[in-house]
Amino acid sequence: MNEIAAKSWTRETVVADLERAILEHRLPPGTKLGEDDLSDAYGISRTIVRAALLALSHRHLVELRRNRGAFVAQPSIRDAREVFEARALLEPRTARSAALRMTDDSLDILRANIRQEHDALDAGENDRALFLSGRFHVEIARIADQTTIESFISELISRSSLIIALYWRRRAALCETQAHHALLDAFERKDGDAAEQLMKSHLLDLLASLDLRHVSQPPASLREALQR
Amino acid sequence: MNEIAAKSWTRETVVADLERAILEHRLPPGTKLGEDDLSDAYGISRTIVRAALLALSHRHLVELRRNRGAFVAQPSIRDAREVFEARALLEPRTARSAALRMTDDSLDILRANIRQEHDALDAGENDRALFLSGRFHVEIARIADQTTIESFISELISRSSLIIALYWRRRAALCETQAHHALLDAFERKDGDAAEQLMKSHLLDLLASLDLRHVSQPPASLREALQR
DNA sequence: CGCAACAGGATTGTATACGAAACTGTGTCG
DNA sequence: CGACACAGTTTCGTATACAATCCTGTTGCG
Repeated sequence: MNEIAAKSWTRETVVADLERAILEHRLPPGTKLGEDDLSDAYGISRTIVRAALLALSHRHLVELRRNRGAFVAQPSIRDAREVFEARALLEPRTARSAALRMTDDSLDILRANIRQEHDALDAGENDRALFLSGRFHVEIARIADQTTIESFISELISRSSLIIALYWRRRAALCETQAHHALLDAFERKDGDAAEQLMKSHLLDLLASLDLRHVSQPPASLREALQR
Repeated sequence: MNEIAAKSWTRETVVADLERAILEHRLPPGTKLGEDDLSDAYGISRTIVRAALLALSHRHLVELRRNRGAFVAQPSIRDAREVFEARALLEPRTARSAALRMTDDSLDILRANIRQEHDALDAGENDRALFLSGRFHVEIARIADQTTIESFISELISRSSLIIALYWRRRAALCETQAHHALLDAFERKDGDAAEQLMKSHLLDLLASLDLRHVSQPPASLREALQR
């Protein structure tokens, strides 16, 4: 297999590259991430690949099974609920903080993000739009200037991307950018109360758009499904 | 150097052992964790040690510096504030959930934990008491049956232990067990409101007992201090 | 024909070897 | 006497080799 680029890969860059591929659903949940495959693909040794996979497993993006290998995580319905419960605890208050600390530069960043979301949707690149939608949430945490909470939210957003890949019901994603626009309005007014409320309902909307009723989750492959 | 035990160490057990040593302040903030030292101490190769250190760095218990080595993390004053802000967002609501789901078995676990805290304090083992005090908080998250939030809280508690090691002001730790007793009362009554409120003020008390005014944090060693 | 045992291949887990970077101490020059 | 440069030592970063485990296909027996 050809190498991906002539770039000199480090653990961090490999993690970032893999994470992006997972978030954009180029590596759907359940995909096996063989160490040899990855080391060949990146043109590096298994040592770095293993470190990268270990790092991703700590963020619950990759599931490590002893002597079996690494797989893109397949969050259970329970995981999905828990992730959104955690987001409900963290994000609304963080959005409030962000609103109070909002600057013109920060607003520009958020506006640009929303614009990119629109462009991606117009181009039919839904997965890329989803990725950018996640970036929007992480950016808010960054603006709130809370590194610790930001890292938690970042992990939760990433896991949400997997959850959406598995349980997304509606196909129309318009509600998404609509909510982001409303949040932007609140941020422009530096209205903390509104931002907190909007984020709260935005998350509830998201959760409501998932289909978490079924006992069986769509397996990425028959093999994996039967291994469970 | 002699090996610690004849045990066959895995990455997980090494992580757990190191984490406990850090939480009980046998490895104070700033301590250098040389890979060769650790591999000799545990009687394993550096491969596993490196994986363990990487895992601990993801929990912010260990700081990895490229080509310099691993050190027990020294949270900054800003880190300290952020950790307690995150705890304030997560723990009160989690205590409420725990109160509503409380069972007799869970109560027994919490009571036993408090008893151990007392025993440790009576025996003058303050660091062990601190470790157990942290366990109390994690146990509450476990009872709330929220694995995702539990893992966040677990990380925050561990970091709090480092923060307390660096910034603890009072020497009397009585307020600690007092607050835990009050929480237990609320849990026994399955009083979610009270549990949430008590946890909230408990965290504020904790934060207030820290000395976060100074610009300079006590360096664990002169060398490390000057390296910054 | 079906099931179980076994052997071969593939993949991961661990250890070790080598190269690179940084720290420490010494020596020389200004 | 002090500062800078350089070399030795230590420690980390990466690659590779070997061992252990698991998957898979085949074969033999009931």
